[in-house]
Amino acid sequence: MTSPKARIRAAAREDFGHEQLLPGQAEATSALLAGHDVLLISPTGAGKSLVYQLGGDLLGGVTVVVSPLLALQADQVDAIERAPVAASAARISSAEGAGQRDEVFRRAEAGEVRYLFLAPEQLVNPDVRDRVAVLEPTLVAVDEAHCVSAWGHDFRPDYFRLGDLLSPLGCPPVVAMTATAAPPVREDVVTRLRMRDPRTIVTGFARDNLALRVERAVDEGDQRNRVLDLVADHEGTGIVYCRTRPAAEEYAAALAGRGRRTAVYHAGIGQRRRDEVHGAFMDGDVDTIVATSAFGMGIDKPDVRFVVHAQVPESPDTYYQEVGRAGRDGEPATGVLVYRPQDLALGRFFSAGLPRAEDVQSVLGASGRTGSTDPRAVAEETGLGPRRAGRILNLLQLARESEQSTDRDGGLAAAAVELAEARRRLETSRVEMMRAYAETDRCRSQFLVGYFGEELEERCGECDNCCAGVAPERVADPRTPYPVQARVRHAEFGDGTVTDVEDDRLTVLFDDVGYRTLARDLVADGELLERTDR
DNA sequence: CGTTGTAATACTATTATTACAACGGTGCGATAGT
Repeated sequence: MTSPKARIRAAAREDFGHEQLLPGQAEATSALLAGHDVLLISPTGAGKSLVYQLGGDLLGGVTVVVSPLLALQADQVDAIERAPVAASAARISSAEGAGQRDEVFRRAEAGEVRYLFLAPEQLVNPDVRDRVAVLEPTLVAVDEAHCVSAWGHDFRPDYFRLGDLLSPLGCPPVVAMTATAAPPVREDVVTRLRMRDPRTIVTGFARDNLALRVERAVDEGDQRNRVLDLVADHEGTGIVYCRTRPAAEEYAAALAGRGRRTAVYHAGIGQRRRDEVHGAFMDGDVDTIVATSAFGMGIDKPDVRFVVHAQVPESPDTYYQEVGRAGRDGEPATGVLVYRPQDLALGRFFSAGLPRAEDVQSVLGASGRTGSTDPRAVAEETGLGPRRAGRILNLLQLARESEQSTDRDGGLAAAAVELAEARRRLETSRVEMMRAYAETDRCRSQFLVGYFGEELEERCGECDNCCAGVAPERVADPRTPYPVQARVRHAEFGDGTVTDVEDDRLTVLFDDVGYRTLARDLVADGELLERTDR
C-alpha cells in the first residue's frame, strides 16, 4: 500500500507533469483526501490550482470550482485541458447559451467532465443547482476565497450566500484558496463557507526579493511629480495603481507624453479594450499599465519589476495583493507607495453606509410575510432597491447566526444594525492600519507579514526603513505579558486578539471595533487590558 | 473625506471670495437594441 504522499507525488508527476511539489501542496491535498476542509493561503503562482486538480484527480468524480471572474475560469479550463492527464474541464456561465449548458451537463453526467467551473451567481438558479447536485461532486474548490469576505457583504451578495448555495451538493470536502487573508478574512471565509474543522495551510507571505518603499508627498503636485519620476527611474515592466478612473487616465496620458509605452486599464474602457491591453501587457508590447483595482485577479506576469501606488489603497489587504504582483520571478523588484494622507479618505467614501433602522424593519416584515429570502422578491415587496434589500437580508442572516436568540424581531433588527456598524468599524480600522504602514519606522515586510497574522523573524534588509537604519531590531520582548495570538479584554474596546507586538506598543484586533494600536506603558499595569485565555 | 466645478455674491473693476452640489471601485446575470 503506497502512502498518500507518494500517491500525490505520483499523480502530480504522471497526470500533471510536475516533478516537484511546492510547499504546502502535498499537505493540503492529503488533508483533502483525508476528508478535511482546507483553507489554503499561498501567493499567486505558488500552485494553488494544483491542489484542487490533484484532489479531484485522486478522489475521482466531479470537482466543482467556484471562481469569481469569467476570464479567470477560461484560463483555468484551458490549463486543465493542456495537462498530460487530459482531464476535461468545462464551465457554466452566462456566456454560453442554453444548448451549450445542456451539453456540458450531459457530458458531466456521462463522466466526461471532471472539473466544472462556475461563478456563485450561477448557483442561484435552482435549475443549475439541481443539475450540479445530481453530479454528486466529490470536491468543491473556492478560488479567490477572500472575495467571500470582501465582496459578499454587498457588492456581489451571492458570495455571502455561497455556503447555502453549496449545501445541496452533499457536503463534499471544500478547499478555499486565496493569496491574501488577514485573520478577520480567514474567519469570514471559514464561517461563510461553513467549513468544518478546517486545516489552515499558510505558505510564503514574505517576499524577500521585493523592496518596499514609501514616499510621502506634501501636496498633489509633488505627488504627481514623484509618481512620474518613479516610473521614469525604473526599467522594465511596471504597474501604476490609482484609486479612481480619472486619475488613471491622467497619469497614463502624462506617462505616454514622456515616451513610455503606456496603457490605461479600468472597468470603464470596455471589455474588448481590456482584453487587448491585458494581451499587450503579457506580450511585452506595453511597459507600464496605469490601472484601478480592476487590474487585479488573474494578472500573473512573472517579470513585473515595479509597482507604484499613486494613491494609497484602503487597506493593507489590498496593498499586499497589488504590490505582490511585482517580482514573481524571484528577481529584484520594487513596490513604492506615494503617500498623501488625504487619499485615505476615499476608503471611507467607498465603504457602504449604514442601513436605516426603518428599512431593516421593513425588510424583516416583508421576508416574514412572504417567507422569502430572495433579494428580488423582498425588494419588490418593500419598494427598496434589490441591492439594499439584499444587503439587509445578509445582515439579518448574520444576526440570526450570531445571536441564536431569534425571540424578538426588534432585537434581531437591532442586532443587524449593530453588525453593520461593527463591519464599518473594521473597515475604518483597516484604513488606520494602512496609515500605520505608511507611517511606520519598522521593517515594512515585518509590518505587512505581521498584519496577516504571521511572524517574520528577521528584518527584510531591503525596504526603505531597513536601508535607512531606522527599523528597530525584532521588537518583541519574550517576557511580554501580551504575546501575539493572546486573547485579551480591553476596558473600552472589549475582547480581542493580539496581532502584533512592538517595543512600545501592541496591535489588537478587537471583535467589535477592529484593529487598535495601544501604547505599552498604558496597558502595562494590567488594569486597562487583561488576558482572558489563561 | 477631499477635490473640483459652477453659481451666487461681493462689487469703483475685473476678478476675488464663498457656498454648495457632484463625484469618486471592484462583476456577475439579464435584457434591449443593432
